[in-house]
Amino acid sequence: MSDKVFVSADEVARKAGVSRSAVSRTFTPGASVSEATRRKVTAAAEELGYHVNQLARGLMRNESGIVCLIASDVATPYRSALLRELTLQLQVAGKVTMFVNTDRSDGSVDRALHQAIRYRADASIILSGLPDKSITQLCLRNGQRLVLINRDDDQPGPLRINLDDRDAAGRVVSAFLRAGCTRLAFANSEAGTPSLMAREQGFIAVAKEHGLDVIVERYGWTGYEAGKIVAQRMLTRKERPDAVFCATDLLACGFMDAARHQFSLSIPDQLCIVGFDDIEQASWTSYHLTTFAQPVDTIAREAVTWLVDGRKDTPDGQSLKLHADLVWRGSVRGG
Amino acid sequence: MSDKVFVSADEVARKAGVSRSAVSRTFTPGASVSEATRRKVTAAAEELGYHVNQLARGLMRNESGIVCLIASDVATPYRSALLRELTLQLQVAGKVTMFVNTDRSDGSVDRALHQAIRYRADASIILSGLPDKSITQLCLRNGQRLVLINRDDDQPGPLRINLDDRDAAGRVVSAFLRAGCTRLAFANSEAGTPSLMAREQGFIAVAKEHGLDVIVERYGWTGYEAGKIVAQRMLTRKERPDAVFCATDLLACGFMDAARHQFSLSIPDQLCIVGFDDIEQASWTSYHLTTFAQPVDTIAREAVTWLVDGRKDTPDGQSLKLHADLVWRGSVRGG
DNA sequence: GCAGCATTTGCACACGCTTGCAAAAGCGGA
DNA sequence: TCCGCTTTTGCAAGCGTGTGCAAATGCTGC
Repeated sequence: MSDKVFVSADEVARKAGVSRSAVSRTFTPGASVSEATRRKVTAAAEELGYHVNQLARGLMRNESGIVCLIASDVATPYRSALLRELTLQLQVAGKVTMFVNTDRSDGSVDRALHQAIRYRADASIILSGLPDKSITQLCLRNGQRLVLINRDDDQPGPLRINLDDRDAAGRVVSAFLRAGCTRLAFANSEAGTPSLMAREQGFIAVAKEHGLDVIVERYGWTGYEAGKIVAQRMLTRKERPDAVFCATDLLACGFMDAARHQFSLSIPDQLCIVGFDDIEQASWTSYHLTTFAQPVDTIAREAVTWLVDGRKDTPDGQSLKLHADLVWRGSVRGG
Repeated sequence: MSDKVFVSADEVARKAGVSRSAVSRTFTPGASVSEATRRKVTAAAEELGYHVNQLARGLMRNESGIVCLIASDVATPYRSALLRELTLQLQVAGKVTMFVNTDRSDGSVDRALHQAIRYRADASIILSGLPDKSITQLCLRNGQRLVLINRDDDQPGPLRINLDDRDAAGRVVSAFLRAGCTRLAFANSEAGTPSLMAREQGFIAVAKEHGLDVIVERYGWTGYEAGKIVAQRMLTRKERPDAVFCATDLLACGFMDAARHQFSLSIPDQLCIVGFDDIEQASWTSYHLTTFAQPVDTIAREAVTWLVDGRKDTPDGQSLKLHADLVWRGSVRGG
C-alpha cells in the first residue's frame, strides 16, 4: 500500500495556478467559475490524472451518492433480472450501487442496513427479508430513504412496491375454468414469503367463489427441485389435478419436467399450468409456459425515481400496487 | 434532507465523558483502550445509535474497504452465479461490493473504473470487457488492485484468472470419439470473447490432430436464441454433424431444443452435445446436459484472497489457469 | 478616468475521523 | 513516599473536499 498516491485538488490548483476552491468549483456543477479558469483547471486535472475524492465530497455534502441493494438468492433468474434493472436505472440516475448479499438467516438484513448506515448510503432497497422495526426507524431518522419490494410491511416511511397478487390469482382461475379444468391445485414452497402466500390465498379464495376446492402442496425452498417434488406428491394422489398454478416459474419448470418425464402427461392436453415471474426459461421451447410477467422495469423505475428526486413533498413513501400481465404461451388450453 | 442527523463521535464522547480519541479507539480493532472506557463508550454509542462514518474513516486511512465489481449481462445464469459467489466471499473478507453494470459499448468499462477511482475503491474485479491500458495504469498507480476474470490480457499488474479452455476442448474431442462420432461441429456466438475463441480454436486443433474437420457456425450474442439459430443452420446442411460442442450452456440449451423439436432428433442417440459453464438449467431434466463446470468458488476465492491479504509480496498478479471438470450427464453416449 | 454593478476568486472554516506524541495515570517494589 | 515502568488518555494536526463571505476583478455607461 504505497502512500500518497492519489493526486489531490491542491496539486491541480498549484499546477493550474489557481486556488483550490477554483478546482473544487470546476467539478461542482452549477458553481461559479469563469470559462478561462475552468479550462486551465480541466487541463491540469487531465494531465495529472485527478479524480474527485467522493469520500471527501460525501463527507462534506452529507450525501454519498451510494444506494444500498439488499437481496438474497441473487443467482435466481427473477432476482438477477430485477437486480440488473435496478442497478441500470440507478446508474443513469447518477447513483452508485452498493450490493449486499444476505442469506435467509435472521439479522442478516439488519447487518446489511448497518453497513448502509456506516457508508452513509442515501437510500437502501430491500428485496429479501424484512428489517427490524428499530433498524427501519434508525435509517429513516438518519435521512436514509427505504424501498421495500414485494415485502408486505405496513410501517410508514419506506416506499412499498408490491404486485397485485390476488388479482393475478383471480385471472388464473378464470383461465383454468375457460379451459374446462375442474380440479385445481396450487404448488408452493415453504418459504412463506408474503407474495407467495398472497398468490396462494388469492387463488384459493377466488376458486371458492366458483365453488371449487384447491389442492395445495408446499415443499422446500422456491426452486426447480421443489417443483419436481411437489409434482410427484400431487400427481400420485388418488384424484390428480388437471390445472395447477405454480407460485413461481422455477417451481413450474420443475413441475412440468416431472409431469412429462415421470408421469408422461401431456401439457396442456392433460394438465394446464400457469407460473409467475416470466423468467427467461419460461419462454424456452421445452417449457413455453403461460405465466405472469413481473413489471421489472416499472418496479425499478418507480423505486429509483422516488429515491432520487424524492424531496420533502413525499417524505413518507406510499404503497404501490402494480399490475402483472398474463403472458399467454402454450401451457394452458385455449389461450 | 434534514441536516445534522447522524450522530458523531463527538457526541458519543461527550455523553460517555471521555475524549473523542477514546471513542475512535474503541471502534478501531487493536487500539489501546482500557476495558472501563470501552464499556462506557459502547454503552453511550448504543444509546445514541452511533455508527462509524466509513467515508471519514476511509478518507483518513486512505482505504475505503470498497471493492468494485464490473460486469455486463448480469442476469445471465453463469454471470449471476459468479457474481453471487464473489460478493459472498468479499463480504466474509470484510469488504463491501460496489457494483457497476456495463453494457457492451466501448468505454463502458473505463467509465466504471473511473467511478471506482472516485470512490477510492481498494480493488476492482472485471468480468466483462477490457479496460484501456491507460486506465489500467491509472488504477495500478493509485494503488488499486485489479483482477481480470476470463479476459485474455497480457499486461502485468492485474491478477488474471482463466480456465484452461484448450485442455477442456481436448477432452470433448476424446469424449466424442469414444462415443463413435465422426462429424464434429462447434457452435459459437459472434461475441468473440477470448474464452469463447479459445474453446473454438482448441477444439478445432485437437480435432485436426485426429484427422477430423470441424464445422463451425457462429451467430449473434451468446444466448439461448442464438443456440437455436445455430442449430437451424447446422442441421439443414447436406452433411449434418453428429456431435456438437457448444461454447456455452445457454447456446447448448437452445441448440438442444431446436434439434429435438424442430428436427426431431434424439439426444444422445443421433446427436451428442457438450456445453460449457454448468449453469443450473444444464441439470434440469429437459436438458440433462454433459458440460464443463466453471469452478466458480475457486475463482472467487483466488480473487478475493489475492485482493485482501495481497501485500508487497505479490505486487504483480500472476496468471492463474484453472481446471474445468467435465460433468457427465445424458447428452453424450457412453458416459 | 470613474462610479455602479455583476461576476469571479481566495480565504478559512467545517465535515468526522485516525494517530503520533507527550502528559497522566496506574502499579509494584524499595 | 518515591522511583521506574507500562498502560491509558487527551491534544492537535491532518485527510480532501464544499461553501459562505468578503475582496478583487471585469464590464458598461458616463
